[in-house]
Amino acid sequence: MRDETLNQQLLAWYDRHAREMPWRVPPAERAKGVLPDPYRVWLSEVMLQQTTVAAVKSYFEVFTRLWPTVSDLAAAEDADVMAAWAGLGYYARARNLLKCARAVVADHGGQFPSDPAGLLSLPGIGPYTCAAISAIAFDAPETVVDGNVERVMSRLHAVTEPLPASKPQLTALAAALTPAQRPGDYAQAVMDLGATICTPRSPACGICPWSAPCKARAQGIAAELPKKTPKKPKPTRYGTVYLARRADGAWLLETRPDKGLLGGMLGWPGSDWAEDSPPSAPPFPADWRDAGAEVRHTFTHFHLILTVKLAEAPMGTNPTTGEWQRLAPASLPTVMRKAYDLAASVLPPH
DNA sequence: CATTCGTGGTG
DNA sequence: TCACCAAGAAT
Repeated sequence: MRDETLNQQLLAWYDRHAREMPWRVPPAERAKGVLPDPYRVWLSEVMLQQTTVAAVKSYFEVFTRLWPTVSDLAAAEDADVMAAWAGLGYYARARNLLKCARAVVADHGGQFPSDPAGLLSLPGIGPYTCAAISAIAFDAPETVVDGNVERVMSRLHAVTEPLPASKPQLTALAAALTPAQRPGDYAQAVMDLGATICTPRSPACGICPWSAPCKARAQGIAAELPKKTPKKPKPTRYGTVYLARRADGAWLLETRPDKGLLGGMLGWPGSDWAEDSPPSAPPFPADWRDAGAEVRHTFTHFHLILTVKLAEAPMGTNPTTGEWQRLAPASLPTVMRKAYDLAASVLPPH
């Protein structure tokens, strides 16, 4: 079957089954020449990196309400943006989001560049996000290659070589299918197909618009693709956090360094996290007591078990690290919020 | 090319 | 319970 027939079949399917999203312009509107605001496309695409649509929606609403334009975002305080991102994960995205917004204002007059090279040079914009903005916001014939596209292409063409080694081949196959007309709709169509029909575990081949030409389906191996190289097992690390509440209700918090895990986010003072429970000293002398339970949390590449120590501090207490501040628990990354929830359930109400 | 970097849903 | 997975980028 010709590539032109394949992508037209997918576009016809998308015209009837496109998912509605807050950042998306539906195909009927795009047919009239309406394109989405590049700022909203960029913001949604960065949020969607390795993150589900369901998780992103509420964050997108908050961000666009607080910062309706890229200039608004560029002028925001770092701490406010990091707090708004809290809970979404991969916090380097939020740091790069601010860097990118400020670069767009400083170097591009507050308008996102429309050329791929210009987009690719911006912080936090890699090959996928560059192609997505180009195709969706500017209707340029760029090819998006995300996890959905890798899965769809590996099945359509029965590519059995495991990822990531097969990525160049899958990219070439995807590029060959990208149409000159409606590339933005097409990019979103492939991803919708992967998200709703050509799913990882049990693909709905019976209702797939590409069922007939799909080689993996013909061979009965669709659900087994794409093959992936096995992952390393996750070690378990241990650590201790110190949660102190002052008499006025303030908590002792520190802003973590920009580099590394949870970079730039609020956190509790404590030990490093290592496989052999590292020793640590509390941030001030007090009657530290155990919270009575541990916090368990799993990151991308290790499990964490945290010991939680609690203290109530009088006014005037001088810690060796961190600073006393009023706390909005929602501004904490999830692992830190788990420790807070435990403390709040143990300490007497303030 | 391999590693680092979060979180919540799911089977 | 737990590994897998989601619209990846930076190093």
